[in-house]
This record gives sequence, C-alpha cells and structure tokens, in this order.
Amino acid sequence: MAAANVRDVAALAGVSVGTVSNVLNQSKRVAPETARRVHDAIDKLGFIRNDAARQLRVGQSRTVGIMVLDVSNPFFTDIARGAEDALSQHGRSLILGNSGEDSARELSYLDLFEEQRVSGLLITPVGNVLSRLERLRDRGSPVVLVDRHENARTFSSVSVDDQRGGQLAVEHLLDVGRTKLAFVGGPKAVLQVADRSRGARDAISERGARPIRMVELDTMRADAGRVGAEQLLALAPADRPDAVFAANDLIALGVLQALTHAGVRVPDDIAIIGYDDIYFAANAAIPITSIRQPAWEMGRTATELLMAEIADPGLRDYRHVVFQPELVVRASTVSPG
Amino acid sequence: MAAANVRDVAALAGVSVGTVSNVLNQSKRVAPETARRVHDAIDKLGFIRNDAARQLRVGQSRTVGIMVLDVSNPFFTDIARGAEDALSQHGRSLILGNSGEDSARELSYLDLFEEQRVSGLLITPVGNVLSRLERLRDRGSPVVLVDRHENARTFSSVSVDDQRGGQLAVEHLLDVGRTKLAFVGGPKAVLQVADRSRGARDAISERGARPIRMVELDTMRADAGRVGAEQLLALAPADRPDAVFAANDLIALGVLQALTHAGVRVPDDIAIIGYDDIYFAANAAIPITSIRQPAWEMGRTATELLMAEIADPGLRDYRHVVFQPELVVRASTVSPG
DNA sequence: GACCCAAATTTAAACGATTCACTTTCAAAC
DNA sequence: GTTTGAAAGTGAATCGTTTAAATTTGGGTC
Repeated sequence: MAAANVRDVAALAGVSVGTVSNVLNQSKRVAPETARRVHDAIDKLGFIRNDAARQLRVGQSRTVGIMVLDVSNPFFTDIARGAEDALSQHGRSLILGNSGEDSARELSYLDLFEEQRVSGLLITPVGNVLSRLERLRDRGSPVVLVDRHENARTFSSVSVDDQRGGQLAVEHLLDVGRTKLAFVGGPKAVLQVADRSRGARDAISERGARPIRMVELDTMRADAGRVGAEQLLALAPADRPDAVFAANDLIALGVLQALTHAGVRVPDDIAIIGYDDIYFAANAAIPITSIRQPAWEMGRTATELLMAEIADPGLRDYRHVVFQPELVVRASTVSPG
Repeated sequence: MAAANVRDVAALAGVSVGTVSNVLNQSKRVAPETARRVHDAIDKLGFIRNDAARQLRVGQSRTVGIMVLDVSNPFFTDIARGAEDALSQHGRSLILGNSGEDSARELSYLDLFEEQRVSGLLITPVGNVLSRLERLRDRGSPVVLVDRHENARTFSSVSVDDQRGGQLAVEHLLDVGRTKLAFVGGPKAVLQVADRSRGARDAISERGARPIRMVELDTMRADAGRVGAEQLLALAPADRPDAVFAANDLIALGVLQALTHAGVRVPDDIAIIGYDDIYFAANAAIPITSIRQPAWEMGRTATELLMAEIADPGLRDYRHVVFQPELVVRASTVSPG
C-alpha cells in the first residue's frame, strides 16, 4: 500500500503527469473539466504531494526559517507570530529554530536550514555567523537580521534603537530621583545588551550622574537575573544601588523576585526597569516599568523585507527598518503614592 | 557558481559518488585516508548536502514536527524545549508549528508536515483530526498525542490526569473556606478544559458543595480571562463567586488583572487558582496558586515514545504515560496573614 | 478544404543523494 | 602457487515531482 504519487493520480484521472502537476501548481491553463477529474482522483487516492521531490526539482523550499534566541521569552514568540501571520498571507510557512543563546545549537540549526534550502531566513544571531549567513544568501536564501542593527550593511534588518532605549531607561531612573544605578545584563557579546548598556552610559555622562555599576550575566533569562540581584545584595549597604536597569524583562522579573525575597522594597529601596515590555512584566508582582519594543510588528516587517528579497533575487538594496523604543512607566519605578 | 553536489566532491576527492555517500552516512566502512580526502573536498567546495534529494531517495525526513496550541503560552514552549532536548540526543531536529487554537491553521500545518514526510509528529490537537493523524501514521509518520488522553488507544500519548487536577483545584478552594465557586475556561471542545471542569464538578458533588458556576470562554488566553472576569463582575453581588478556578494560568492572569482593576481584593474577596504552573503565574501581581503540570518532562517523554515507534515501525503497542498533577499553593488563594 | 492559431495536453529530461549488486585488491591459508 | 574471503570502492538505477519543448485538438478565416 505505497502512498499514491502523481503517476497514480494521472492514471486514475486519465491524463498525463504533466497535467496533474499543472493542476497542482496552477502554472498553466487546464480545462475545468480536466481539473475536476484530477481533483477527484487526488481525493480518491488520498494523494499528498511529496515535497522533497518538488523541492529537489525546483531547487528551493517554500518554507522560511526563523531562529530565535529563546523560545521561552515571549518577546521572541511575539516576533515569530508576527512573521507567521505575514507569511501565511504569502502562502508560505515558518519553521522555528531555537538557539537558546547557544552558539553550537545555532550552528546546528543553520546546517539544517541550509540542507533544507529554506527560501529565506529570519535570524537573531548569537555567535559569529555572518559568513555562514552570507553563504546562505549567496546560495539563494536571503537573510534578514532581526533585532540587530548590522553595520556592515550586507543584510536587510529590522531593529530597535537599543542605544536610545538604554538612554530612555536611565533618564527615567534619574528623573524619578535615583542616583546610584546598576545595569544587570546578559553576555556583553550580545549586541542588544551592548547597545542598551552603551545608551545607559551615554545618558549617565550626559547628565553628569554617578557612574553606573555593571553586573554581567551569562544569559538573558530570569534565573540569571536572580543571580545578578544576589550580587547586588552582597554589596556593602553604602554601595548598594537604588535602581536597576535590567537588559530585558525576564531578567527584571528575576531581579524583582530575588529582591522581594530578600525583603528589599521595590521601588522604595530599589527601583527596577526592564526592556521588551512583555505581557508578563506588566502583570508581575510589582508591575514592571519597561522599554517597549513592537515585537509583532518587527516580525511582520522582517518578513516583508524578506519577501521583497525573495521576489527579486538580484536585489542588493538592503533596507534597515529601525523602530523607536518607548518608555512604559509602571509601579516598579514610581511609588503609587 | 552552482552549489557543489556529491559528484563534484567525488571528482575532487578522486573517488566515486558512492564513496562520498558512504562517508556522509557512515553507512559502510571507508578507509580513513579516503574519508579524509573526501572531507577535505567537502570543505574546499563548501558542499552542503541537499536534504530534498536525500529525503526523496530515503523516503523520510529526519525532522520531527510538533504542533502546539499556543506558542505564546510558556506551558507549550516548555514542552517544546523538552522535546527538542530529547531529540537532539537522537540527532534529529524539531520543527514547530503553532495552531493557535485555530482548526484551519492546524490543518494547514498538518498538510505541511505530511508533504514533508516528517519522521514523526507530536501534537496537541485542536480540531477533529484523528483520521488525518491515522493516515499520517499509516504512511510511516508515527504520532504521539501530547496533553491529551486518548480513549481510542490508537496512538501513544502523554498526558496529565486533568480530571484529578480539576478535583485538586476545587478541593483546595473548598478547604480554604470558599463556597461559591466559578469555573472560567476555554472552549468546552478542548478536551483538557472538559476534563478539568468535570473534575471540578466531581469534587463539588463529592463534598456536597454548592454547584459551580460555569463561564465559557472562546480561547485559553489572558484576554479571554479578562472577558470572563467581567462577566463575573456584572453579576448581582449575591451571585458573585468568592473563588475562581481558571482553566489555565494565562486565563488566571487575565482574571486577576480584571478583578484587581475593578478594585476586587484577591484573595480576600475572590480567590483565584490557575492551571499549568507557568513561571509567570508564580511571579504575578499576586502569586497565583496553580496545578502544576511537568511540561518539560512531558515533552521529553513524548519524544521517547515517538522514538520508540520510529525505531520499530511495526509497533502497535501504544503506551500512555499519565503524569499526576500537583497543587502549588500561593497567595491568590490564601491570605498571607 | 487548406491554413493558422491558441488552448490543452503530453512527453521525457532533469534535480542530487542513496543503495545495492558488482568489481577489485590483497593478505592469509592451504 | 592457487584459493578464499573480507574490506574497500564503483556506478547505474532509483525516488516523485516540475518544466520546457513538442504535439494534438478544434475552431475560425480566407
């Protein structure tokens, strides 16, 4: 009981395989009556097109890959949903890979995407994979960088002005009267983290404020945030900051959790500001002030850029869409009183 | 500059294509020196195996599909991570589809998975897709149901005893002295919702408590929870419940948000219990009591069941792993005092 | 009735890896 | 010195679809 193929369908419908293919792909005019017969045969046999064969012949897959830093972070799943929504309008589908901030896993997914000849790739890179991405592009799979402003200008990109975001965050903390700030953030190698902390330092020096204490973390997850907070708690009381700028909301949640657990009052003793404005930050034990990034729109826009490149493979006119971050003030930085 | 293929590699290495394939697949003994030459050629040409061709010949993909109800729900991404971790040990990769509780989207992903001849599928079904799944299995792609206890016993499954979970939730609410309960939950058609509410009603009648009010929602997302809460707020004060059992934590968060916004005190006026025990429920404005499901382990276990079926295609001995739910008490049901 | 044209359909050649039946090689055994 | 057999390597056939060139069909025109 082997699965039916185009030949079986053609035989049952009394046409040639070419006609079946034409019906399948609407690539050529087929008489309505013939098309009906072919569809009947397809239904009767339960024929499902073998995508591997199609792909081998055509040279490209109809799916687009997306690689995110962390599927557990709602910011990235929102991006993925934006991309998925946009893609389904183009009749393509999305396959999602999760690098989990792990460079080895990232490479192994890149292998997969490359072997699969995906028609395009959206990626927030972890490791140093630019040359891999260039190869991918040169082989016909355009790449759009997400949440990363690429200086080299060899790829289209969608990003948020993270430096400005960092500035906004620190300015807000200074505005509400905080003086001893700390930045708690993921590996410095992650560009977003670097940009946000640079913006923070810019704002500090612009305002002539006291230097910001840097606490570096291994990852951008909540558990790392707890570790970072514990480092702050271990400081002599005089050194302890009165405000924390967390590199993202998950870290902010971890910091909040650790501080609250240690009996520190938020925001009275220490204020907290996060980044991303995920749903759960707004609904945290103490609603967290954050820098909003338009995740869904970023996913959608990245997809549109990608589709433009897919449609016009010769295109060398890389576009860079930069969204502006937005401050959302909540209880973690301002006392309700 | 067409991409290199096995023939090019073979030519450069001075061997036949068969030997290249043997090196690629470790399927036959190849002399170390020959293997080295082949690898050198691969590196020099930047050869990337064309997976479509491989798949066409072999008849099956090396990837496993997973279809989740909602990528925005951390419960499902935790399952996916469990699956991914387990799969990577078997040298396979995962492609993730998001049905978003939408039956049409579910079907379109099933088409994709079927066309791709995935080597297996993990799925939490939305619509009535059992016959589709049977076809998939009969064509050589085993299917394991996730978070769904299948009576028909035609698939292996991993699930949680949701009826027991519903019972636990209601018993807890009664134990802390609540008498007027409400169940706020997603579409009744979703099996998990049905089981949880049945368990709730069982506990009610067992204890001889007052009947539980049912509030039915369209989805299992937080916004639906807010809508549900508003229905409760619209009730005459005498009818208003003093405890809410939400079908999952996202709904519980929505309910919490709407109640708090309306000035209702949680848990004093109304207690809330959720389901899943996602990270963000534990860290909500008022930490939410929940029924824990071991998501990561479920993903891992489902994968193991799937791998067993893949390894032994004749297997008709479907296994059903049922995890036990666990009550986790937090502030949303018991006053700190 | 010969001719032309467009529409509909057919046919056969790809696409690139894997596989399996078949050589070749070479050392050990008699 | 012949035989044997395991190890290493070869190469043609194959998987199922798409596609482009070729062919058929059937009016419409003169």
